[in-house]
Amino acid sequence: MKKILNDHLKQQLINTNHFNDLFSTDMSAKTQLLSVPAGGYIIENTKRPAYLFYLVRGKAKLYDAQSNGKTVLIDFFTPPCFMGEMELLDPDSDPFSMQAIEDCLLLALPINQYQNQLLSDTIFLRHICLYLAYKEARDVRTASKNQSFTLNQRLAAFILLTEHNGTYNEKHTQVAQYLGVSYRHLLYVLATFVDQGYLVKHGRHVYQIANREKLMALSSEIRNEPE
Amino acid sequence: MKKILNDHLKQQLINTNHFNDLFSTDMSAKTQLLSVPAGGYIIENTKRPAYLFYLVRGKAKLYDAQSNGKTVLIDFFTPPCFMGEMELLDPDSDPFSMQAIEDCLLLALPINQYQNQLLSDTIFLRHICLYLAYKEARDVRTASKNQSFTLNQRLAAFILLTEHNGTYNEKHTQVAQYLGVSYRHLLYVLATFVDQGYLVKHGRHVYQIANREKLMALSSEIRNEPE
DNA sequence: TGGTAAGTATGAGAAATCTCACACTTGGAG
DNA sequence: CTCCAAGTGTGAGATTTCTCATACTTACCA
Repeated sequence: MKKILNDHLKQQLINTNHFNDLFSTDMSAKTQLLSVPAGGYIIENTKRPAYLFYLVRGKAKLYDAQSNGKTVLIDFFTPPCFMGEMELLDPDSDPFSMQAIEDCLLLALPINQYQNQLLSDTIFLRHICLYLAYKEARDVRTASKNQSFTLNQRLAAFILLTEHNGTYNEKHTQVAQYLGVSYRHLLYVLATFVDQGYLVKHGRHVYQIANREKLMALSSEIRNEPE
Repeated sequence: MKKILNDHLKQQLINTNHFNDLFSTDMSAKTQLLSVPAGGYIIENTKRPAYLFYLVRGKAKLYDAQSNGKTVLIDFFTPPCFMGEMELLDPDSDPFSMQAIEDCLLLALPINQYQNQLLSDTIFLRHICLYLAYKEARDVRTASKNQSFTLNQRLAAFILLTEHNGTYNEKHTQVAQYLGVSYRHLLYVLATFVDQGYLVKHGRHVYQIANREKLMALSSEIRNEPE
């Protein structure tokens, strides 16, 4: 996690993402611009984050650290979205891990300095409420819909979601769990993708996207609202 | 939807559900106690609800009314939980339907009178935020887990969730959609439940629970956290 | 009063997915 | 250096679920 000291870029990102509309007062001066490289941690396991984040560029994934030491994929985040709002709202909530998939740019507000101010800012609280309410509504609808798609389609969407520079590189065991299918079947479908030339395997872990159009076609039905 | 003029009961429900803790001022006098019979509508399609509800007894289900006239099952609610908070937060949000599965008791605050007050009450807003954040976290985890269960298990859980006085009586078409399986397969599994004596069919639409223990055993793995 | 749409119902074959069994690789921990 | 856990990889048969075809019933509308 690196601080970017480029006020022009910071101000530009604040403007294009209407960041100041989220608060009752201008928070520009108090906001830092942070960058996290692909693979880096935005929020580390068991460590309470020091900031409230607003993701403005990049992709990230959320893990849950189970008590038995295993980590489970929970969710994915794309801009614009809050991160760490749970920690801000409930200091007793269990911590989790947020890892960058691509290089991420984040607008960040130091929690310990501004927590009281934020929790007393009705404009901010209303925005968080709306954000959470819409996220919830979207997720519930998506979850129910997703069940009706075949692994072919969901995996295609998943690869496009987690891909970075044309490279897919997630742990099969975790993905199988996240997508709710057996490890065996995930490998099987992945193999058919290679067979059909959608992916090319490089070594043991890395897959290169070879036919993005086809993957998009497979996953397209998932996103679209048919009626 | 009937107003219950029983101040003693109202006060008791307010106390046991810590309703007043949700606000910065005592809302008891402004709160109404409403009841909706099983099958009745708490929020009707296309009609903006007049209240912010807090469900304290009963069960309810949420529908989405599609533009093509179809209705789709979205989610289920059990006490204690808010209802209509989306409408309170965003007057432009699309309306939906909330229908009682069992007789429901609701603490209700008239929106048009208290909207401004509620949206300026940071205690209330923080509670809504926490409620939404935890609901979201729970739903995302559950959704991912659910995929790995067989329809046997999910249907057993679903029947117990939507059952009313030992009677299961949901539309197969909607349930199939909600559970993400084909109509054919739902009917097939339902038939095996009857075969095995878990359910008894009464007429064309109604199923009676005949072996609740077995259904609970089937669904038990869904709720429990194994680790 | 007839027609049409939606819901219910069932059969049979096909496809998707799972379970189990086994083998190999890799990265730490001791 | 060795062992062990976790991850990867593959085969084969079993189970779950889907698709399609086909009927019958019910409610409602013209």
